[in-house]
Amino acid sequence: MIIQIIVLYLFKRLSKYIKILIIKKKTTIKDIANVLNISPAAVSKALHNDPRISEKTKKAVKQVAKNLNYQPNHLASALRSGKSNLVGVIVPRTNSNFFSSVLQNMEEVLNKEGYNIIITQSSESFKKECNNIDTLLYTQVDGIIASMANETVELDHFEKVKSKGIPLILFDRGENDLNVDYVGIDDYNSSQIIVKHLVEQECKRIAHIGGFKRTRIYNNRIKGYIDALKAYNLPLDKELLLESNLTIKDGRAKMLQLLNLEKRPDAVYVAGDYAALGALQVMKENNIKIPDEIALVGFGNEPFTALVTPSITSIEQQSATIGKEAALAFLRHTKQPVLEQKLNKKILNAKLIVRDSSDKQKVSKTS
Amino acid sequence: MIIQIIVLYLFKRLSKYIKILIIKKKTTIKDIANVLNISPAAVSKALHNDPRISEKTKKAVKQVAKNLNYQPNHLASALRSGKSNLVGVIVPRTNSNFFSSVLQNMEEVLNKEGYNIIITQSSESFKKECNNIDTLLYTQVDGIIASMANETVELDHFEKVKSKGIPLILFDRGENDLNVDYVGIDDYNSSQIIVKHLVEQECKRIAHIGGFKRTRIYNNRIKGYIDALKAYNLPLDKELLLESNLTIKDGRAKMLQLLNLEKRPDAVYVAGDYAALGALQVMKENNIKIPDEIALVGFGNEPFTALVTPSITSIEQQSATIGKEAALAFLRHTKQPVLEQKLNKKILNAKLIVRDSSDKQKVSKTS
DNA sequence: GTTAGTTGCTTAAACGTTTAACCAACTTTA
DNA sequence: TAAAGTTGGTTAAACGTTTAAGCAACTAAC
Repeated sequence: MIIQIIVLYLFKRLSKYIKILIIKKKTTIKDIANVLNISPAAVSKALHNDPRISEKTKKAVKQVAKNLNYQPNHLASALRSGKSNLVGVIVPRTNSNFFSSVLQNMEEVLNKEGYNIIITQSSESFKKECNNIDTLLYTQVDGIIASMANETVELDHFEKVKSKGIPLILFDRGENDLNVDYVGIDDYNSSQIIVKHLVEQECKRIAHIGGFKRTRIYNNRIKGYIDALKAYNLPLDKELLLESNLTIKDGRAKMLQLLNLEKRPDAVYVAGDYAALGALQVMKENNIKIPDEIALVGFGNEPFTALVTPSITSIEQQSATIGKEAALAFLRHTKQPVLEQKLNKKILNAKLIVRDSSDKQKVSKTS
Repeated sequence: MIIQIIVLYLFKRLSKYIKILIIKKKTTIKDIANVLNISPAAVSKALHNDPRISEKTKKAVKQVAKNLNYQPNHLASALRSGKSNLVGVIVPRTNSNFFSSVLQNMEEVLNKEGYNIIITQSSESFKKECNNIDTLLYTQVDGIIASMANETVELDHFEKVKSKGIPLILFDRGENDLNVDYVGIDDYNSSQIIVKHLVEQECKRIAHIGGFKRTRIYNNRIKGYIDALKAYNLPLDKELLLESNLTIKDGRAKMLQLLNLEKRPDAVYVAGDYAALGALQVMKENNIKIPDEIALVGFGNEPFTALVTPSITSIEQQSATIGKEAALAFLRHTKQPVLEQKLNKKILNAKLIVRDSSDKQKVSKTS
């Protein structure tokens, strides 16, 4: 028993040294310096191609670094220099084609400039979004690029980022009250394009299953819808404008609600593809002819919109451009002195991808 | 001109101080110490609830920290303590429901233990995977949890992680040669379940559109398919076993190939849902009755499998469990001394979700 | 009334870099 | 030939923590 305790104790005391024996101790700048008999500072400079170091020394340093399998310690350099070369990104979720594509393009641009990205997901939860921000600040990121959770209304956590002087860029889901850079598509105009398209398909009663009014993008889509109706002299029927959380399930519920109306719509514009899919299912279950009886348009151009039958007309959100532009917006901040910074809101034009669910000509032609 | 230069120079020299004036300087442990007239060390201990600090001091420290809006500097603490509390995750892509769900569950478990995760995507590219590893090592993560890119055959970059003594856990896409912890489903057995199901549906010529043979999971699925055929005394027809990259496009191509055979199969088991969807499209375009003429089974249980018509039978991969178990595997490494570590391969049972594309009873009943 | 133990701190070094300031030795320039 | 400039480094401090070791003051034990 006592022996056991002693052994355990010894093990604990010695484990540090045991580890060192087993695991190759990480090589530092100092090790390289020792090998070459120069100062660590010279090594640091050599690795950063400082002009005050001779080519000969630089070559030697780099060779030794390679031989010793040297890996710079990011923590140390970031601590000292005050730059972590890390950009934090907050997305509501990753399992959407839109965000996934935004992330990929963002990463590409930032990697080229030596930045790496840390992705966190808020899962559409306000609380998680706050946590994410804390995590990122704690990790000392050089900037934060975010798309707000649906739940988010209060903005204190974003203000906190701003007040620390850390560049903040919003994309897709932004907020006008927050005075920061923003990249997104023109939601208002997208609605107008959709309504125009539906009018051209000779639809007269166009319904809109919209998102939450308090979220800017959905609000803009609603406004665009209303104004477009006016522009085409179509009456705005209150029972044709519904608010939804835009899940498949709620899309089904809201579509059922529309089908139960005395005067059914002859077109439905849904502010999200998943909800549009739900609506599509309900219409098929009720043997509604799409698009002749009711035309359907979604939003987001998720891949499945092209895959279901009938394929769903939808709005392409320019994910690639948004990702790149958001990254560039961040880079601008790093390159300009703080004082000269001016705000930059970039609004891109969306593109309507017309598919079977709203293309009466094509359907009548092919069938 | 000269004045301009002078002004610019002055601005450059002074910008540091200007910044300090504009941006609230970050409060450090030292600031708190100054306020309370105690040492920084005492503050650090108070914040970590060290028993050698009085409750009174602790309370005071925490109050001041709050007032000054203190945010601990992760870089400094990680550098000093040698622990970054960061776990790096590498996924082939994020826009799949499987990986997205794995990530979410992984994050949940790790957050509870004070770890945060950094997500990187390899986009199925070997080169990017290597870069990702470098980035993560550079960021000094405490561990790496990865799912290998399809392209990956060489394993040096993973060996590098191991040799640094950093815990490495693989999930879903693993490799037997690499002696590390692994979590995944039983691919071999999944194939057997699928073949059994198809045999029960009275299929006699079961084709398999498989993934790349060199990737372990796909190889296991192929083996399971072959062995299951034997078990049911079905002949193995070489022209019914195809190798694919499992994209929608290739799914279409391979299905066409199968349809052009003299003796068509009466069932197709596709090793990935996207390719299965491609196959489904081709079958519908050729007016094949599903499942009566040809039954279809996919793999992965992507959400769209339930949404298309007919809905596609598929294998549920237990993403939630895989995410949690991978996280737990990492945590075990951190809690046990290096020497006691034993390898841990966790193979989970998959579940077949039977849907219309292979359920002959149901279809004949309902139609 | 000495010894031992506990409480509640302080001191100082360390983690691995970066960087401002300095310096010796050599080269130009006038 | 003295002053000025260039080259190729070195020295030492700093970034914000953590932590081992130390120490004063008080308490308990014999």
